[in-house]
Amino acid sequence: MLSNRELAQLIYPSLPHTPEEYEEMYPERKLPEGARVTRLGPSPTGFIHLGNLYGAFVDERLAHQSGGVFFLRIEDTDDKRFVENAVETIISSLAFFDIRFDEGVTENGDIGSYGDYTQSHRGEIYRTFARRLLEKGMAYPCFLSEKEITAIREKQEAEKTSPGIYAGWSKYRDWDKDEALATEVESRIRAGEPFVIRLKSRGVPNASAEETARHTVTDAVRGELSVPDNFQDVVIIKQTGIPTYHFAHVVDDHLMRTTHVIRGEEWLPSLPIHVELFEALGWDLPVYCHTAQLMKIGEDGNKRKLSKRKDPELSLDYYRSQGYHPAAVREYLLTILNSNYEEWRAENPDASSDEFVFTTEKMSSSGALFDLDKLNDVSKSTLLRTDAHELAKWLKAWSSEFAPEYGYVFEDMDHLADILDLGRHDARPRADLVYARQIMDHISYFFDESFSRTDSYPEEAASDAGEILTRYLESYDHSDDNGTWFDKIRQIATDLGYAAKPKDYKKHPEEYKGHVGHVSTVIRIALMGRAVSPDVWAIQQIMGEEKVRSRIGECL
RNA sequence: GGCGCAUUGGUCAAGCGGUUAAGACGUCGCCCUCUCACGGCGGAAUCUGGGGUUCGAUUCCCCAAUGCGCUACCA
Repeated sequence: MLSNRELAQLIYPSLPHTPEEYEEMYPERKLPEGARVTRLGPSPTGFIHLGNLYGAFVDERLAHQSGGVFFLRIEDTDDKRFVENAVETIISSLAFFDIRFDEGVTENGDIGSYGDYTQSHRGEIYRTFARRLLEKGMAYPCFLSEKEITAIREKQEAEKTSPGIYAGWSKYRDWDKDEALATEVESRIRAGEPFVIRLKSRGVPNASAEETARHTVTDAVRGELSVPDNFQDVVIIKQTGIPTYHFAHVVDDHLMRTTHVIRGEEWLPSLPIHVELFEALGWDLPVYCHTAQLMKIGEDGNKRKLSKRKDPELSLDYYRSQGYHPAAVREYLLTILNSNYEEWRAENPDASSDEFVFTTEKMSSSGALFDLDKLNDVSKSTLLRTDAHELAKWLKAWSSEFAPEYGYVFEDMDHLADILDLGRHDARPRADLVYARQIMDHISYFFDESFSRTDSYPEEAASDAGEILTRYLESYDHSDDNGTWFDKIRQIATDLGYAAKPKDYKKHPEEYKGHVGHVSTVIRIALMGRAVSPDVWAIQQIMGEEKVRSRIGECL
C-alpha cells in the first residue's frame, strides 16, 4: 500500500523548494522591538467601501506608529470573482485616502522581499506546504463530487448533526486503512481525475461544549478568545490547485511574517480552522484583531444592515465623487475607530492625525452605524484647517475628474482661494465648507456662469426693494470699510422706516416696516441671489466693484 | 436549524460594583450690535428584558429577546 510520502510524491511530483527553503527565503524580519507587521488583503472585486478603508486604517496605523511594515497583498484565490482593473482601482483608491504601503503590489509591480504578493502567483508555495501536510498524514485527497457532498449534507440535516465533511463522512479520509481504496485513489490520481485536498482534522466531531478542547487566542480588540477545536476537514487546495482563503492566510501570513492580522469579525467563526492549520504546520499564531463591521440603515425600515457590496453610498467612489476631502474621511473614520480620538483632537487641533496614538483596546467590538451628519460635521472642521490655496488645488483636481462642468471656477486660482477663505480667519471662523459639490453650490454666486436669483425679497421689504437698491447704489463706495458700509445700510433702513436694530423691531413691531436685516436681505438677494450668505461687505470686496454695481443695476 | 459575536439617549460613545450615568453629532429653545455659519448658554433624550451573586448592580454570572455574522472547492 501507498505510504503518505508516496501519495504526496504522486500528487506533487516536482516542486522546486522544500518548506525549509521557504523558511530561509523569508526569514524573520529584523525590526525594532514591538514593531508590527500588518497587511491588507483585498480580493479584487473592484469594489471598496468605507468598511474596507476603516480596516485599512487600523493596519496602517498599527504598523507605522510602531515602526513596522504594512503591505498590500492581493487575495485573488477566487477565480470566479475577478474583476478587470480591480487591482488598479484598489491601489488608487487607497492612495487617494493616503493609505501608504511599505511593501506589496503597486502599479509598477511588487516592492519588498517577502513576495510574490499576489496569491494567484504563489501556487508552488501553497503546494509545497500542502505536500508537507500530505506527507505527515495531516491531509488527504478527496474525490467527493458536488452531488455526493449534497447528499451528505441532506443526510446530516435529516440526522440533525453538524453539516460538513469530517471524520466519518468522507471515505477518502481513511484511504490508508483500506487496501482497495488506496489502490483506487492511486489510479484516479494517475488518471488525472480532479480532487481537492482536505485537512485531516484531529478534532473530535460534535463534542459537547465541555468536552471540546479549547485554545486561547489573543485578540487585540476582544481580549483572550476561547477557541474550540476545529473538526472540519476543510478544503485547503481546491480542484483548480488554488488554495482556499484559510490555507492561503496561514501560509502567507506566516511566510510574510505578519504579526497582526486585522480582519472583520465575520472571520471569527473560522478561527478554529486557522488555529488548527497553524498548529499542523508547526507555526506560531499571529495576534488577531477582529474588528466590528461598519453598518448602515437598511432601505426597508430602521433596521441595521451590514454594508452590502452594492450600497452605492457606502462605496469609496461615492465619497470621492461627492468631493469629500480624504483628510475628512480619515478624520471621521478615526473618530469611530478610537473613542478617545475626538477628545485628543480637541486638545490638539492642529496636529496631524498621525500623531494620535491609536490602540486596538479602544476599538469598539460592536458595529457602528455610519453617520453622515457626523461625517459632515467632521469634514467642516477638517476643511477649516486646510489652507485655502491647497483647498483650491484639491477642488480643481476633483473637478477635472468628477465634475468638469465647473471648469470656469478654476480660471483664477487666487480669486478662488480668496473666495474659499471668506470669513475663515475671523476670530470665530466660519465652518461651512463640507464637500466639493456642496462648496460648488455654496460659492456659485461668485460666477456669472452659475449665478441665479432663487430667493425672493422678504415680505417686510419687498415693496421698497427698488428704493433700497437705488439708494444703495447711489451711496456705494467700494473703498468703505465694513463699519462705514454698514452705517450706510442703517441710514437707508431708518430713512425708509425700518428699525436700525432687530431688537427694536421685535419690541415695537408696530412702529416699523421691518428692520435692518430685511433691508440687507434685499441687497443680499440682488447680489447673491439668495437670502443666506457670508458677510456682504466681505463678499463685495472679493467680487469687485464692477460686478457689485452691475448685479445691483440688474434689479432696478 | 446549529454555532459565533454584539446589546448605554435618534447616532457614535465614556463607564470597568456605590457617579446628579461624561462628551460629540443630531434635535429643540435662548443669546451673540444684518441673514446664515461659527461661538456661548440651556433643554429633551439612554443602561433590551428576566433571573441570580452582592449590603449595593449599567458594570459580574445565567437565561431570553433582538441585531449582525458564519454554516462553500467565496473571501
